[in-house]
Amino acid sequence: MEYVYEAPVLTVDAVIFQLINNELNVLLIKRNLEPFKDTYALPGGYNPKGETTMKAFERVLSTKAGIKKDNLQLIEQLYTFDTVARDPRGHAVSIAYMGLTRDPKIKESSDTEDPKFFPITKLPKLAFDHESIIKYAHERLSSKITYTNAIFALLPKQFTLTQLQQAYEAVLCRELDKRNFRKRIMALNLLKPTSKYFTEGAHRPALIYSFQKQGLETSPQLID
Amino acid sequence: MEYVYEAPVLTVDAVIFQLINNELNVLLIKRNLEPFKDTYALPGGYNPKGETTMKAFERVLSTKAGIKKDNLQLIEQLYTFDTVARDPRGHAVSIAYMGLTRDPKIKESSDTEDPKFFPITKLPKLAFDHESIIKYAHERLSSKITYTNAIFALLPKQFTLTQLQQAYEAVLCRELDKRNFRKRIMALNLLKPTSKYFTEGAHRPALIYSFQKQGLETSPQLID
DNA sequence: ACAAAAGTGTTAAGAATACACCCATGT
DNA sequence: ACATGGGTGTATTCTTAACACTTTTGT
Repeated sequence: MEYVYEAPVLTVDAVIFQLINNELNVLLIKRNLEPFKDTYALPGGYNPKGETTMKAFERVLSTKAGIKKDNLQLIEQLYTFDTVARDPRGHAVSIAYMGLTRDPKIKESSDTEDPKFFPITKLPKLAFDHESIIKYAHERLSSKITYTNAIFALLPKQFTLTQLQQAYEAVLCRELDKRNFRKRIMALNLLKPTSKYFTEGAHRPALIYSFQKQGLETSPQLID
Repeated sequence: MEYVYEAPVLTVDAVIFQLINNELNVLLIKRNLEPFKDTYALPGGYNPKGETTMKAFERVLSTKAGIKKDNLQLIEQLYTFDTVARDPRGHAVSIAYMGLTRDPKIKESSDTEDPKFFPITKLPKLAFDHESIIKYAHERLSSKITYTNAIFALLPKQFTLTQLQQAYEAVLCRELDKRNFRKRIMALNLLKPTSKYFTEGAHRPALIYSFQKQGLETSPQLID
């Protein structure tokens, strides 16, 4: 085994989700380099020696999209893809991470590449296999919110039950029964009611809740 | 971004499971190099440029443990770990794969490092973070067999319902009710009965079954 | 005849689903 | 007073879990 070892190119790709107008959106940039120049793609970049994959993810996200890691409430590694013909230098390996945010400040900088959020139902044509990576991330997220409180990462710290339900519906892409949803979510004891109400429009104000804990918790079968 | 790019060392680690005497076993080798010389570890090795991670996994498994990929009925990528202080050359990234086998021929060769199967309940002290990687793999496998037919990869092509149940029990590390198990498994239509019986010992012979399909299938909630 | 594993149904409890009206507010 | 979304309970169906005896064979 002790020949001269040369490692493949290592990259990271970022799938950043956010809720906008009760729709799940994903962050894309427009590539300014070949291949796939001017095509939309997930933010991604090289992972050099000495930098952990997580740090590379954070750096790439910051430089390419102007989003800092403090704006991500949850980060999860998804999968590692062998990418052929991605990099002009040949075979490359790419680690995909998913990040959830509730309201990122996209800071323009010299190095950003026109970062924008797109509803997952209306994606433009994408570079590489990024469409399938997004699909994979979406499935992971859908399943994750059914057995954890991961949805907290997409919501403000305080929210009404209707907002919570809409967040679930946006991720799962289907409607949920209001009474059954509330019954279940309350039975899990993940939420705590505040004493505040959210008044908006000509109707009864909604009680505001927050999560008991901010971190990720696993609970027995939230939604099925 | 166009500084001189140098990639981290990339390695693959293999978690190979097999059933022996109704116990789930995992393949380990004894390391013949520092660090952790003479300590048991998962088979692993370098992934050079130009080789896909899957190919590297197959090659490493073959050279370090003498197991060929044809002996693996199912392969699944698990997770990618940043490994600090693993490689004398510094920061390394390691991709863990899981492989399931029903009866591997471990072929001794000059390069193998004393490969042996150990029951997961009786593991020796392990190098690096390999104990947690095995735990992760075990959890993935446990969950996988509850919503797919992945268990086929650990069983011979033909088997009795008792053998099937024992395989589930070995992976899940808990006992299952015979009548409920059979009811459920039969309801899924994954199995087809042969017309043969397995006679062994002084008792009623058991009908032999096989899976309808050899490949991986997802089915709605097999076991809970 | 006996020992040993194969095979087989029913009942009770719990979970999921479907569903409709009153409440509090702004205009 | 009316329009709007907030908030609540029950009945039914389906799923899961618990449980014991008969069958077939070898010795």
